[in-house]
Amino acid sequence: MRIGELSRNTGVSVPTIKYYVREGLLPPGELTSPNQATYGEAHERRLQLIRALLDVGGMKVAEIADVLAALDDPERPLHKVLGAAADHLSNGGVEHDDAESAAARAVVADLISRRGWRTNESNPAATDLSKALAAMDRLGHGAFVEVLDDYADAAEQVAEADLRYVDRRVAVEGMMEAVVVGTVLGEAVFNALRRLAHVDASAQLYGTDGSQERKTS
Amino acid sequence: MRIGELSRNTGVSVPTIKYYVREGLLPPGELTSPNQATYGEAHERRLQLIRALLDVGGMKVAEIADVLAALDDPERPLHKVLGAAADHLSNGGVEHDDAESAAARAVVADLISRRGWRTNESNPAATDLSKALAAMDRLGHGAFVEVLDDYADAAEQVAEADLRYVDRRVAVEGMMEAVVVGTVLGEAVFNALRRLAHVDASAQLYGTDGSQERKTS
DNA sequence: AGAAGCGGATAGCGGCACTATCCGCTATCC
DNA sequence: GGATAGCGGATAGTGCCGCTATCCGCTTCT
Repeated sequence: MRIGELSRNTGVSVPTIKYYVREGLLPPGELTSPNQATYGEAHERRLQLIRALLDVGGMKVAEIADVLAALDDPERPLHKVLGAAADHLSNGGVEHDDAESAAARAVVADLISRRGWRTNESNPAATDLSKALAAMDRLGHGAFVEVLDDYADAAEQVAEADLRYVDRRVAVEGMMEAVVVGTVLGEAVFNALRRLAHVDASAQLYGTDGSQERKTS
Repeated sequence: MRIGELSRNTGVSVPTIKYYVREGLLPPGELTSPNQATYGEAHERRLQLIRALLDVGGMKVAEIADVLAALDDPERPLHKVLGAAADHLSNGGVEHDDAESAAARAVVADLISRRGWRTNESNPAATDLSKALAAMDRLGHGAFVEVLDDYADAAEQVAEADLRYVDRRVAVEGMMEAVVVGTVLGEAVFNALRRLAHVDASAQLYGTDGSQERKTS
């Protein structure tokens, strides 16, 4: 397959494919002459993965490059790949160091120990959680912590479902990718489901119909 | 309070505050002379809200402007504000029209009717969900639908917790904001919890410790 | 032979969230 | 009452990001 066909099959423009190759997201095609190359099914799949992580998962190109490098490295242990993927879902940014942040960190530490989670507070997810809770506290929504355990229950269920799914595909060669896809796209799936459930729950409570008027911008 | 103090109190630079005013995120200060103005606590709170939606919620400035305009409009009914906020968590983009997308839409429609959710398929969240499932299908993870109901169960629980939280603060004037904050920041909270739970669940399964080595980029 | 397509390289674009600079004015300190 | 710091308002510029446009000389198809 040549680049034009690859482009047609995936809906990704030729210059964009070239760009992905330059950025190391996609391996170059196999050269048949000094300036001709062919691409295989692996390239097609890889392109689909890139577009999914980009469009659905909202990851950045550079982050995707990291994760794919980890995926391609056969020496990389599973939990490192997971770490690479999860890290990139983190929103980065800098943490305040005010009273609310300190309180939020304490809440998170308590939550982790209370639930017996085998992780520690240096986990980027824990930092993100602290930041979110601190922001809520600053906004006068400190009481949100009262529903944290409901959230954590649901999170555990989802995590178990994820693991069950990954574990089901015993083929080891696909497992790494399944973890990445499950983590990143699973997040998008859950967020969409949550918003759907919100509409229903609020309809139940406030008696509106669930239809969404589109804004006339 | 003058703009410098507002800046110091919130950690947002003076030019950035001016920028937010220009973009309509923040109302201008009250003029005491033709070119002097003072800001109150409302401005401080509003700035915190802006930063939270921006940094933690990952929203864009223009989207925040929309949501805040909806919040400020006393005529705007609750569910419209919710719609405005939820819409902006949508990833936008264009939907393919291939076999996987059609199948995904069918799965979503089925899910909605099976769970009796009072919403319809034109809801942007439903579109997002279809897109995510279609992407998974294209990647050979069509079997992910098998855990969709586990996800939906958890999503319902979270949505109920959200509603319970919002409903608890009977004060109507804060309710709108509570909905927005709960929807947007709640998403960040849940995603972080899910990643924490992942680490624990995979530790349980694969016997690694849960510590996260930081990448040495 | 001619046209279309290719690989590779470099430069440019549009969107976004700021940031820098300048202006004339004002509040404040001494 | 004069210096100085800060102010409101406006305009232009910056850095990053994900592409996109253009050009080159070469190959493949017809």
